[in-house]
Amino acid sequence: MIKHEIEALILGSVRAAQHAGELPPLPVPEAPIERPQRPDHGDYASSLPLRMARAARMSPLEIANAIASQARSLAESTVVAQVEVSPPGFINIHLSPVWLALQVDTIIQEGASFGSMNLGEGRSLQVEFVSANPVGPIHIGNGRGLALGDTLARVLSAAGYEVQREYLVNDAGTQTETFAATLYARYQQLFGRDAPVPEGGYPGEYMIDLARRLKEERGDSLLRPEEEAYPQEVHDLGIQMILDGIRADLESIGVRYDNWFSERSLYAGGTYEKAMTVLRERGFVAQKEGATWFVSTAVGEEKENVLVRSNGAPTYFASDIAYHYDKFVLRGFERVIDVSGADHQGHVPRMKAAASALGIDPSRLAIIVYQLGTLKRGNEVVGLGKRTGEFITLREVTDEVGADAARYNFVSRSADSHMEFDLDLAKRQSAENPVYYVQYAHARIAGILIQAGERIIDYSSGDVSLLTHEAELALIRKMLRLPELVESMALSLEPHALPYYALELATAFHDFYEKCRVLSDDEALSKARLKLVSAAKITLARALDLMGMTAPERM
RNA sequence: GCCCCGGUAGCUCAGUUGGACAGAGCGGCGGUUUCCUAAACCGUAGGUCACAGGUUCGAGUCCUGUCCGGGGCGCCA
Repeated sequence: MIKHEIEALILGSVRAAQHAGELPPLPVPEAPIERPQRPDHGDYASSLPLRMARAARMSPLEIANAIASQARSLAESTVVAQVEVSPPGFINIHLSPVWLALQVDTIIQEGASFGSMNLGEGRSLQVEFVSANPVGPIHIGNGRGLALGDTLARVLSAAGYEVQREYLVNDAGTQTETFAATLYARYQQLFGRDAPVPEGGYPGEYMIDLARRLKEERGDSLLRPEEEAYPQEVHDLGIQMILDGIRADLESIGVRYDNWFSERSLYAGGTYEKAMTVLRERGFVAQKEGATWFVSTAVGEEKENVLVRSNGAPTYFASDIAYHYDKFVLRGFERVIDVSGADHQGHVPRMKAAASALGIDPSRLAIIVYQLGTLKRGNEVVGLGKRTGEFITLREVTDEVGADAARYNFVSRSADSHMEFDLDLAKRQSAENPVYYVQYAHARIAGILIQAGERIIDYSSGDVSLLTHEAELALIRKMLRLPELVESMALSLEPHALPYYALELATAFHDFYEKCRVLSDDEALSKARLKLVSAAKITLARALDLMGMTAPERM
């Protein structure tokens, strides 16, 4: 990656200057290079001189000159065109236009793998996201987690990790019991019984639909005497129906999991007992007030938390500890990323503490918490988070604005932002939407390539060194940023830069398209530009694919 | 009361581990089409970066406090 080469060049130049006695032998600060905002500041810039000035007891300009002159002699002139010093002490590096043009061939050669790298070195990594309780359809709040988790998985996979997407099915907790009780109440109502929806149950309409389906499929066979609780079958069938619905919801936004993990299996398979035993043996468990507690002060947690309730039922926390024991110890993932909504925020520190208590380095566990925000439709504003009777389902959104627009909008906000998703806006704007702007660039390119195919132009021999127009070089520069972006997203676990990048790439293409005609009488130039355009197509398609979006051939 | 997150253009949001004149999309205003898709392009207006201090060569970015909003706070998940 060119960025790393320039980084190495700057660091090498600092070292050379130190060897030559032009700079004192001080440690070099982090982050040697950055991307300047203004194009006339070059492709890369370094502010090291400014940051080293104090310790070196030299003026920033002196330092900059020392480093720059070393860089000029170290740099390959075919790659770096110019190294200049700019007050008050920046070093600006301009890449050679010829080198830039040649990268078009490289991109075409890499094809669909352009942007991939081996940062992860094939290490196993799991992304678990959404894992909504199987008590209702996927709602809009989950949609954000879906887009975030799936994009993260795609980015990390591109960065060289062996990625698995997992959905934890909470089929063992209190909530599914409440769900089953609600379902059974609705079911009984269909047979004329006066069975109220239980306290804290699920008042949504969909529960009545589920009950109807239950009646259609099983008749009255699930009815029990008035005073009795629901039969296990109601619980299991209900969850099964919900899960089928969830799978279909996920399909509507193009998310597919590699593994569906049953919480119940933690108990049936003995994992839960094993994890608790480990905690106990390591001295993190105590009995108090009739319950079993996780004593976490030893691993830096301030509060203690209940593992097993006084009624003998394990808490979600205990279950999650067993679950992570399974992930790290039994299944051996080197890294695990959990994506969850801000309503789980309080769960983060104690889960980290629990990992430590299990002897797992907590840095192997990343928990990404996204803020919930609101959804706006007309004048109605709905919270994205709360479990309420009335909510907007993911399906409503994907039906209205489409999977691509939904994903683009979800991914384009940082996880920390309290996003406002304006449904009407997303629909109304659809023609002027950035989503279509980006996809249109891809379709435009496809159109050009189709015409080239009809004219039977073979551009494989095109000479990319003919690409010297400023708009051509700007487009190439933008394409070369993709690998850097994948790398930084894989490190920061923040994929929201992707939509912005796709937009900039599309802008660079549209600008080129206006200024440079691809298919013209100049045959050599046409071939060169066909190469450029097909490289741009590769890059755009990759950017879209990383977001799980389609790259249409025509619009 | 304590903890987490946010407050940047009319709206929705970026701002690359402190760097050069604070950006984008949408919306507003004004233009561009005999020519590979006008779902495009060009121009223009719009800012006390919530507020007050502090740290330093330099702060939207780091620290302290205040205000406003969202979320959470030992036997829900």
